[in-house]
Order: sequence, then C-alpha cells, then structure tokens
Amino acid sequence: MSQISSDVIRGYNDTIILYILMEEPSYGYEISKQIKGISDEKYVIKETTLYSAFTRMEKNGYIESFVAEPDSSGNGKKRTYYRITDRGKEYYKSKCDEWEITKEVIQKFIRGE
Amino acid sequence: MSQISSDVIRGYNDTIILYILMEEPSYGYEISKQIKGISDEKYVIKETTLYSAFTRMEKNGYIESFVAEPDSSGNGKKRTYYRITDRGKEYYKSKCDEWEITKEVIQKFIRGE
DNA sequence: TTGACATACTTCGCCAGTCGTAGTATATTT
DNA sequence: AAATATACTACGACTGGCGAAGTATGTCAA
Repeated sequence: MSQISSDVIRGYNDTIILYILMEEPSYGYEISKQIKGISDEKYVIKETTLYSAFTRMEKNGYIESFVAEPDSSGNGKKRTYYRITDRGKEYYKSKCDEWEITKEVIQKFIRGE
Repeated sequence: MSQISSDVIRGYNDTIILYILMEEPSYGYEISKQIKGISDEKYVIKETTLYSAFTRMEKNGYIESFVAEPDSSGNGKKRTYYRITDRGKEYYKSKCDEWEITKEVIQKFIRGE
C-alpha cells in the first residue's frame, strides 16, 4: 500500500520539484531521491515524469538549466542542474495558495471514519 | 480566482461524484449542481467530465444506471439516474483513505506563509 | 403564445501529463 | 571484472479532462 496513485499528484509534480529547487539548484537523480526521502517513501516520482517536467518547466520559464562537469576532486558525473527562476518562485507560491483551497474543497467530499 | 485547476482534481472526480451518490441515487444535472453547492462555487465540474465519469464508473462496476420517466405529477424530464454499488462504496472508502495520505505528502512540499 | 432560458444529455476529437519500455553511457563498489 | 548506482534520452501508448457543437424537452415570463 501507501504508494500514491499518480493521478492525484498530477498537477502537483511541478510544485513538488520546485519546492526542492527553492532550497538550491539540483539535478534529476538527486531531486528524485529527495522527494522519496521527504515523503517517507510514500511518493516516488517516475524518471520520465521528472525529466519531462524539467523540459516543460524550462519552457515555461520556471527553471533554468546549466551543466556541471564532474567536480575538481573528480567526483560524480556530468549533470544538468536546474535553478528556479523568479517566475518559478511566483508560480510555486500561487500553487501553494491554490493547494489550500483545493484541500478544503476535496475534504468536503471525503468521509472520515 | 478560486476556480481550481482541473489537474489537481483529476483522480478525485470519481470520488466526488460517489460522495454524492452515497446519499441517494441521482443524475447528472443534479449532481453537478450539488458539487457546485457543496464546494461553495469553488468547483464546477464540466459536463463532459461528468458524463464520461459515469460511463467509466459504470464500466468499472462502481455505479449502475436506471432510467426514470417524468414523475406522476408530470414534473421534470426523463433522466438517467445512477446508484452506487457495493464495489463503488469500497472504492470510495479506499479513495478516502488514500486522500489522507496524499494530503500529508503534498503538504510536506507546501510552504505556508 | 412565443421566445428565452433551464434541464438533460450525446458525440467527436484534441491535448496534456504520466508512464512503460528500452537504450546509452559513465562512476562506484565489491 | 562484474554488479550496481548514477544520469540521463527517446518513443509511443494511455487516460482523463475539456472545448465545441448539437439535440430535445420543460418551464416561465411578457
């Protein structure tokens, strides 16, 4: 159990990714591990979902990418990092506001035990 | 504002409809008005979304339909009513449980003011 | 009684976002 | 040296939502 159906999250994947990028620039693999960690393994984003979100959000101007070569100590691989833009921050905030409303609305149609 | 983006609700439309049907059998137009009312106008389901949900849910065995002729007093029109099945009730309950988890997960990625 | 508006749908086809499958390539660990 | 982890890309299928349009009957006000 406890794996969330993707249709639910749909529409919030971008928000989730942007939340991570609000901290600092990051890249695919790392972001995916963070999402898993923060959600206590309850949500694991699919690779294809993640990378297509990058493309979409860059097109929308919410994030920008830059390539980082393996660092001086020779650690890691070449990666594409993403940084949130001002526009992205605004979008993120608006989604947070929207979430509060959405949550209340859906809650009205949920029966507690 | 306050119109909710549909992607968020996606995956919960069926649940919302089933919530209405938990009370008593109902039909499209009436259900749509109830959703609007219960949500304080914050969510207005599109006609096509609603009717295609009926088709899908009937196929899945969550609801069953029956046609009601205009009543004896001659009021109203011929309508297709839907009744929730036991399977539908189970599905509804499981979505309610899922919602609690989902809510918590998404909340972790939301920054309050 | 006529015209506007409400009720109660159906059909069609597009679109966006998710995801399965697969493949590529390099880095690290055992 | 092999297995596994990292870091992606490409392609195509599927699903649900939705705009546009159409049909047909019911109600109500002027």
